[in-house]
Amino acid sequence: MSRSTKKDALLQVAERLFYEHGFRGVGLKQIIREANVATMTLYNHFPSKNKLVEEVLKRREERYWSYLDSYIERGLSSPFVLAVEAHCRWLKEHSYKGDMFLRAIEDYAGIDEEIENIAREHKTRLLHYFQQLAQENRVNNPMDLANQLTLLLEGTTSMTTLIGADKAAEYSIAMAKVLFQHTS
Amino acid sequence: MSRSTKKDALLQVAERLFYEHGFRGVGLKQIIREANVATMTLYNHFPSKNKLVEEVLKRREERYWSYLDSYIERGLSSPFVLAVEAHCRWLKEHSYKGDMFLRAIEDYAGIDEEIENIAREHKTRLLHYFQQLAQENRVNNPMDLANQLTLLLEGTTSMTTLIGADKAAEYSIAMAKVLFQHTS
DNA sequence: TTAAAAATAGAAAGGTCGTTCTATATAGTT
DNA sequence: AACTATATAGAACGACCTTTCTATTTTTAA
Repeated sequence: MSRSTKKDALLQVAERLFYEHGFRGVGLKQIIREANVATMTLYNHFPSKNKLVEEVLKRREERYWSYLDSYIERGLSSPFVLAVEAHCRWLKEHSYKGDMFLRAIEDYAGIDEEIENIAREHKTRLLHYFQQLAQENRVNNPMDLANQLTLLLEGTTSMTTLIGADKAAEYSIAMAKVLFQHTS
Repeated sequence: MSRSTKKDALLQVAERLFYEHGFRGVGLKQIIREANVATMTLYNHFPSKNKLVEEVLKRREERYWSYLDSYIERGLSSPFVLAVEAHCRWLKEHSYKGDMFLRAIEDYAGIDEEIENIAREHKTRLLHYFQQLAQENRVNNPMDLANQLTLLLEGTTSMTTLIGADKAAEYSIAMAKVLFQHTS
């Protein structure tokens, strides 16, 4: 098994476990065991647990955006509603239990600045995405709509933990339509 | 210093620290030190750390509802908007950094059933509150509105972590009004 | 005032954590 | 075939965790 597959296995297992049980809830021992890797192989690729967390977050962000992009470019309805739908599908498939980035902010604020920044950047990117979309569509107050849609997505993520992805998506999309209808 | 004040000090300090750094991020040693209490005093009142977590959650829930009730009964505008405003004020004053109950669900799901249940009950109570409010006000689909408002509040809580309580409240209340206007 | 109850400091047990170290084995390249 | 880079298992480290124990002091109430 080549170097890169070992590293990939570590990142994949770490992401799953961190998401499932939280960053502090998972020890390196468990990651190592489930990735079928030796301790020093992990430390060969990542200088510390926190650096592993960083790379997990970066990878997850990439996957999130490529997921969103590929969903949106194939869609027919309003780009706002599409983005909300795409996010809901992401939740259903990969994020049924809260948001990893928000979790990272809460866990590492005041502890590891680098991790906190990576997580916060993911959120500002979401805000910028909606803002740009609003500008392109000549919405009156792009910043307002962007913030409201981001708030909507954050709420959907939390609701998924409480009532499941399907119902959360239903309410979320209904709200997005009302909101969009009201501003356009 | 009487028995009950020691217990209160422990609960108060524990709530602050758990909220600030997460349940796993705070050790009993720190709680004991900041509450000016001996180790055995803590174990005299709480049989374990998890039981302490339980009581902290119960106390926080009581405070949340009495805060909401006292805010709402003095209000003049629509009870839905009032509830959202009250929640926003609670966020600004006591919950600027994510939601403790959601956090408890994520941290203790599959680990401590009792804690998970207490946290989940808090959320279903919120849903029932809105549902009853919707029924009293003869809304067409009470369950739908209740879920949408709960989603809105959850989103506001997350947004508070990202952009601060004031701006989050602004967007949240604007959305609540649109939503309410649309259903009534 | 005296007896019971509660709180005290601090050590100790038993565990897990992240990280480092050692010494051996495996793979890939020339 | 030999050399270099990587991966291996597993021990060891010091720090921290929750929980228990001990022995002493303080508070409460009859």
